[in-house]
Amino acid sequence: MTSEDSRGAGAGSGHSDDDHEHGRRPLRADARRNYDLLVAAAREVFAAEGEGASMEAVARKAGVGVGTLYRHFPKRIELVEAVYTTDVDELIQTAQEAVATLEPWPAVVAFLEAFVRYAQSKRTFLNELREAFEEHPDLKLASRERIDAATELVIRRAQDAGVVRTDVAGADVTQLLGPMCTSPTLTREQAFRLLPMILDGLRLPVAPPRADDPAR
Amino acid sequence: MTSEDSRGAGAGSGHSDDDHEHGRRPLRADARRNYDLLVAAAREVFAAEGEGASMEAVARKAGVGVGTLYRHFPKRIELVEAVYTTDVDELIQTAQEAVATLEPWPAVVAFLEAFVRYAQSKRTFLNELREAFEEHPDLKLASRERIDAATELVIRRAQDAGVVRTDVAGADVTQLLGPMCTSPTLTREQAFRLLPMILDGLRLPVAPPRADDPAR
DNA sequence: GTACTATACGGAGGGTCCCTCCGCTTAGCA
DNA sequence: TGCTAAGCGGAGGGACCCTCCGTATAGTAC
Repeated sequence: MTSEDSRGAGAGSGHSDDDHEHGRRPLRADARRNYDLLVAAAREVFAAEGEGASMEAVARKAGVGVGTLYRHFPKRIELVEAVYTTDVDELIQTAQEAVATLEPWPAVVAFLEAFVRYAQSKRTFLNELREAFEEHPDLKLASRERIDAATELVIRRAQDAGVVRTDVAGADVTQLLGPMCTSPTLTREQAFRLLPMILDGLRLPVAPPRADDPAR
Repeated sequence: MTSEDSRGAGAGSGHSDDDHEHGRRPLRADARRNYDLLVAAAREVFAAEGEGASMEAVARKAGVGVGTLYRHFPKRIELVEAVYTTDVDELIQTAQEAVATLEPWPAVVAFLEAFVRYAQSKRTFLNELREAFEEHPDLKLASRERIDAATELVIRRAQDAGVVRTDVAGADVTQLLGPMCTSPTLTREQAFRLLPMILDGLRLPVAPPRADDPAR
């Protein structure tokens, strides 16, 4: 299995290289360089041309051949994920901060608002994710799971505090908000008209038990 | 082919042919026949191959050349619309029946449930619509407008009756439900877990004005 | 410094799909 | 029976995706 790995204190300097290798031997220097060039190029090209930007365009921008691009990222979606990991990081951090600094319900509000803002500015990304799932319905994607986990964190806490209904999960909420925000015809105003409605649907009134409550 | 069939009293009978011509002269008989063949073929091919079915495949199935296909339907989305008009008809009829036979709020519930069921069985269709809007953001599509109108009919009535919040419109609701249902990762259960939540968010409690209501 | 080899590079090329263009066919009419 | 506008069809150009394999080189051993 070639995992002798041997020497090299090596390439490690400063680069969080474990996002690319799951324990296999370190990349050769030129490969490492091209990897970074490709991610940077992809970021620019996706931002500039959006959606349909071709793999050729990314390779050209990076100054490498398509072969090299495909060796590093056999599926288009892998390139996309590499481009957006840091953005996902930010979103997750938002969730953690909300949980750390706000009461359960305000944390939900703050996080979902952040999510909608995020989703709207990263439409390209979410769209690519959607297309990837369209092709491989049972795909497992790290970014997807990380986003779900962040939402779950916020929602679950609010459920435990009794302020959010318990018949939906965090993943359900992203499943609602994500596609909504990705719709090409959704306007910014529409999104922020719908969000309060969704929040209202999500919230469990801190209901003073009514006298006629059948459950009591 | 060989289905010469001769002219006979012929093709015209019972065909709502004005969906294809906006006042221009009637189609020649062969063109009319091919139009129908194409729609039928497209329906089958879309059902069988889903999403990505190629235009070539449709033409082949219909037994005509691609040139003929493109003359009748210059944009792919036009073919798609032609295939699904009758389905949209049914959805609209559902709305009308709901309005005619149910109280305002139950009508909303019934219609949105029907919508979700519809959207899930017609994922291909809604997806094609989405892609079309993706390319031509300011596209005007009859089916889209008809669906929005049907929703508006139901929602508006419930708003007038004071049982639905007035800060969202019918189009907002379809903008929420449509994309949600089209998501490749949404499960049937998830959809029906989310719907009650959305309904709750939509509904305006027949609230007895509270004493501490700041708006009063 | 030199030699060796696993690793990586790059782009030609095969496959698929979209859509257009234009010479040929035919329906409908007089 | 002939004429002509309307319609047909498929070859072919363009865009993209992805693979394959001959060539180049980083890293190592000596």
